[in-house]
Amino acid sequence: MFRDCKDVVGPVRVGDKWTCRILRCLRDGDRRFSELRVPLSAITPKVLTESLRAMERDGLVRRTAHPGVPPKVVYSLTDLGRRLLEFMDTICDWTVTNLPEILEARRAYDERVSV
Amino acid sequence: MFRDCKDVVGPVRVGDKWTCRILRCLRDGDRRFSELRVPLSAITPKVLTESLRAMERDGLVRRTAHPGVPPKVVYSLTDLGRRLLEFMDTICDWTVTNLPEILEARRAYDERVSV
DNA sequence: CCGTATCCATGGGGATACTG
DNA sequence: CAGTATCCCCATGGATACGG
Repeated sequence: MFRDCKDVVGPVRVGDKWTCRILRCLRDGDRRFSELRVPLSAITPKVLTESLRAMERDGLVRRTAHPGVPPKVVYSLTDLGRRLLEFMDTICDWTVTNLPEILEARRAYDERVSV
Repeated sequence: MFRDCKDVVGPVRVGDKWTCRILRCLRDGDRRFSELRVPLSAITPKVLTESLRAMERDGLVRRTAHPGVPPKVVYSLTDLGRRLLEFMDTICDWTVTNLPEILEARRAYDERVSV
């Protein structure tokens, strides 16, 4: 449904594998780099860094580095990021609403071709 | 924004490169296989076939084969496909609305890092 | 702790040729 | 015309190790 919208959306870091999940992790407040890796357990630091950088650049998240040793960096949602998060919820609602019909179509299709 | 929703969406053929564009090509009426290739000029028959099959399976498009030689097959939107198409329009609306803010964020970011 | 640097695996999708 | 059949590229992103 959505990756195609990259063309419409153009440059927005939208439609990739991690953006939505990262936004969700930040829903309830700031998170540190390592705290983000926990719920996104499969993510490697490289990929997380890339994702966060791109999202920061697009104004979806804010990066705040607290000086000192050991370093401490927290990520938080911007207003734009929060609006996107909420909009993604409506997208998921659409899916939840329509999923039964999709699954039924698929069941019917599979039965037709298997015969 | 959206590819991640594949996880939410799960099995739905949504978030891939072609679904949205194909739906748009069918907006104004039925189209034949070769007619679809014109507006989707970059698409190869293999990819178009794969996309259409998956969309048919998910109940987004309907495939109607008219017997005879040469063969004639037309694709059309199902009700579900049309609802998805309309919903994609609202997604694009969100983007259009928010794109200026994103671009501005990006401009500011690039200036910051280039300094 | 918060990343970078390297290398590598995978699969989506493109190019091309062919068939019923 | 409406696809199949092959081959192949390459970007995304995973694994691992290391650095400030």
